[in-house]
Amino acid sequence: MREFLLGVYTRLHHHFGPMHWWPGETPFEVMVGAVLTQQVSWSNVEKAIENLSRHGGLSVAGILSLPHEELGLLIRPTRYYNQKARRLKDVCGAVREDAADDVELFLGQDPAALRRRLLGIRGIGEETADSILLYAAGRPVFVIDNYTHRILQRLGKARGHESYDDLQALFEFNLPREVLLYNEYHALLVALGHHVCLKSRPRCPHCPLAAVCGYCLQSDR
DNA sequence: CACCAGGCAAGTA
DNA sequence: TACTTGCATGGT
Repeated sequence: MREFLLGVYTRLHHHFGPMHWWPGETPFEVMVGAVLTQQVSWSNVEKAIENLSRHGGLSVAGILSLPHEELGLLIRPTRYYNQKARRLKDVCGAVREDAADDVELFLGQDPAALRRRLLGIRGIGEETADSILLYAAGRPVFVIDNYTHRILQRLGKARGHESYDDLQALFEFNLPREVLLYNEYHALLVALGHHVCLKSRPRCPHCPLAAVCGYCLQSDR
């Protein structure tokens, strides 16, 4: 399994090259993006972040001082904007409570404690928490998402009933515990999820990545 | 027009 | 535990 996972990574990296994730400027922006990108394409998140930056909304104090209505308007492109407005405020509230608005201090706490803290916030699930741990706090935590699960199924390494923890353990147990590797690997799996032929199924002969995935990913969700 | 995007929580049986 | 539903925009 160890060689298999490394082999998939090697082929993906050769095809796509470095992904340069996370596409955010500061750790705080990464945290905001992690919440906003839930079930939304990144292009929509970019619009929201641009709106936030033009209205002083890219800081803990900024978001906390924006009225809910106005914050919702700024992040409207990211869908579910009412829920997400509250989620952003709750995350910022945690940073204020734990670290007096100091994002670096907040992210610098013990990774296990930070993960528990984040999971305690409504709207922050495992993937969002781990994205923040890996891409904002720089901790070696493998991020699992829907694509990861579907791709593993196509590759015959999962059946569909596995839990988040099962899949995370599969990667973390079989790969060296390196932030850069985890960073690239998750980004590449997302890129594969986006690029693999989404039309014919279940097998797609035109897929340029057939050597990696072998199948089209469309037939289940 | 249909379909989908880097989830999550609350409700039901 | 496992399955449903609400949330509710913009690109192709």
